[in-house]
Amino acid sequence: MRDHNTIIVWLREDLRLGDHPAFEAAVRAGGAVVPVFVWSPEEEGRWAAGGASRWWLHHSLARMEEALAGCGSRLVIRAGPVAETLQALCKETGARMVHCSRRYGPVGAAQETRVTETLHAAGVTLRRFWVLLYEAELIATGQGTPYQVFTPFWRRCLAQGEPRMPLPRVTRLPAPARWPAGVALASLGLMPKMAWAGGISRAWTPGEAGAQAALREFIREAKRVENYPADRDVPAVVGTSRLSPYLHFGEIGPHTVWHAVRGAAKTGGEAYLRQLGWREFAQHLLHHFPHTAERPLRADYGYFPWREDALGLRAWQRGQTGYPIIDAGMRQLWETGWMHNRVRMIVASFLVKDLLIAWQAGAAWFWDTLVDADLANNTMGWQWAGGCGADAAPYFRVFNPVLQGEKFDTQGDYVKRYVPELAHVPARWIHKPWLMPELELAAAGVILGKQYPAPIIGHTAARIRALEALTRMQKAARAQTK
DNA sequence: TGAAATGTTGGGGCG
DNA sequence: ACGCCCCAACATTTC
Repeated sequence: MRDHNTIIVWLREDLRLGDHPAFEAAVRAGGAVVPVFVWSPEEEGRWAAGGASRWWLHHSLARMEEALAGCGSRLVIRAGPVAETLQALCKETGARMVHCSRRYGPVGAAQETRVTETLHAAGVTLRRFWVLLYEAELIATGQGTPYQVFTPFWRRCLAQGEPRMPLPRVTRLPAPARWPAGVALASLGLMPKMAWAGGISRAWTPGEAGAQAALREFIREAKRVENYPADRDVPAVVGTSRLSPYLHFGEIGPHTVWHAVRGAAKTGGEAYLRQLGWREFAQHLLHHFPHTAERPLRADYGYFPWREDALGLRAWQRGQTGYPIIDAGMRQLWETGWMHNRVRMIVASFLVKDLLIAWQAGAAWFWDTLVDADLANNTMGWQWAGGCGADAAPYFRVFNPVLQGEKFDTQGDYVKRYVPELAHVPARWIHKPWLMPELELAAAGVILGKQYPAPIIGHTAARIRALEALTRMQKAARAQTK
C-alpha cells in the first residue's frame, strides 16, 4: 500500500520522542509516519561507533522500539548504505518526504548531502531539522569568520536570546497501512562478543527514560546543579550531570536540559549552562574545520616531534603508569565507559606531554571506550590538551599528576575506588606512593613494581622534554615557512 | 580549565 | 631599640 502522505523519520543521533522536531513536524503533517534506523558503519569509516558506543546504541535502539510501540508505531531497522536504503524505503512506502535531525561533522554532513542528492533524483525531499541551541550558521564574528575562542563565542550565542522551549512529547504516531520489512536489532551485532560490558551496564541506563532520570537527579532530587561550580572538579563525588552519553545519542535534547536547569537552579545554573555552551562550541568547530578530527587546527603542530611508544601507550590505556590519578582515571574509563572530565584533562596531558604520544592516539582510545564518544567533543578536547586546537591550553601548560591528584582528590577516595592495590596507602602518600618510606609501603601492603607499578616516567624530566619538543616544533615550523 | 622559578614583602627571632 | 636575617606567604614572570 503506497501512500504519498507518508513521511519517513530517519533516526540518527536523536533517539527520543520528547522535544523531537522531526517527529513533531511529521505528526503535524497528518499522514503516516515510518520511523527508520539505518546501520551503516562502513559509511562512518574511521569514526564508526566504537565498542562502548555500540553497546550503548544497542540498548538505546531497544528502548526506542519499546517507546515507539507505546505510540502505536514501530522502529524499522535496516543495515546497508544509507541513501540507497532510504530510497528503497520511500519506494516501498510511497513516501515523498524524509525527515531527519541534523548531524554535525564530516561524516554526518556528507551523509546528508548524499541522501539529499539520491532522494532528489527519485522525487523525494530530505528535510533536516535543527538540533543545537544555536546553529552554526547563526554564529559568526564581526568579520563573518568562525569563533576560535570560547568566551566571545558564548557571549555571541547568548546575545541571540534564550533557546526555544522544548516541544511536547510525541505520544501517537499514525502507522502506515503496511509496515515495510526490517531486520532484528540483534542481527546488527552491536553487543560485544565477549562479556566486558558488566561494569558499564551497572553504571548506566541507556534510553530516553534514563536520560530523564539523570536530569531529574541532577537538578531536583540530588540538586547537584546547586553545587556544580565546586563539585564538578571533584572526581570522587558525583558532582556532574552525567548527561553526556544521552546528549550524544540524542536521548535528551539540549533545549530540554537548558530550560530544566533555568527553571530549577537558583545558583550554579550559569556554570552548567556554560558547559552546554562548550558542547555547542565543539559542534561548530567541527562543522567549520572538519579536518580537525584527524589533524591539528594550528598547522604548525603538524611539525611536532611525537614519539612512537607502544609500551607507554599500552601502560596508559591499561591504567599501569604508576601515577595513581592517571591509573584511576583510565581504569574508570575501562570499567564504566566514562571518565570524570577533570581526570580526562589530567590523563590527556600525561599522554601528550609526559609520554609525548600524539593526541590522535588518545582520541582513538577514548573513541573506542567512552559511552559518550562524540566526534566534536572528543576532537576539541584532545586538541585542547595537545595545545593545537581552538582556545587550547598553551603547550607549556603541563599538568603535574601528583599536584592535580592532591588538589582534586585530596583524600585519595577516587584513586582507591579504581586502584584497589593502593587501598591501604595513607592520604599523605596516595598520589606519590614511590616516595613512601619502605616501612610504610610494607604496612600498606604495596610492593612497587610488583602489584602496582613504579612510575613509568619521571614527571620533572618529562616536563622539560616536552618543552624542548615544543621548541623543536617551533623551529621546524619557522624553517618551513621561510 | 598550570606549574616552577624568581621576586617581594613583612613578621618575628635574635644579637 | 635597632638592624639583620630567615623564611613563609604571596605576587610576578617564565616556560
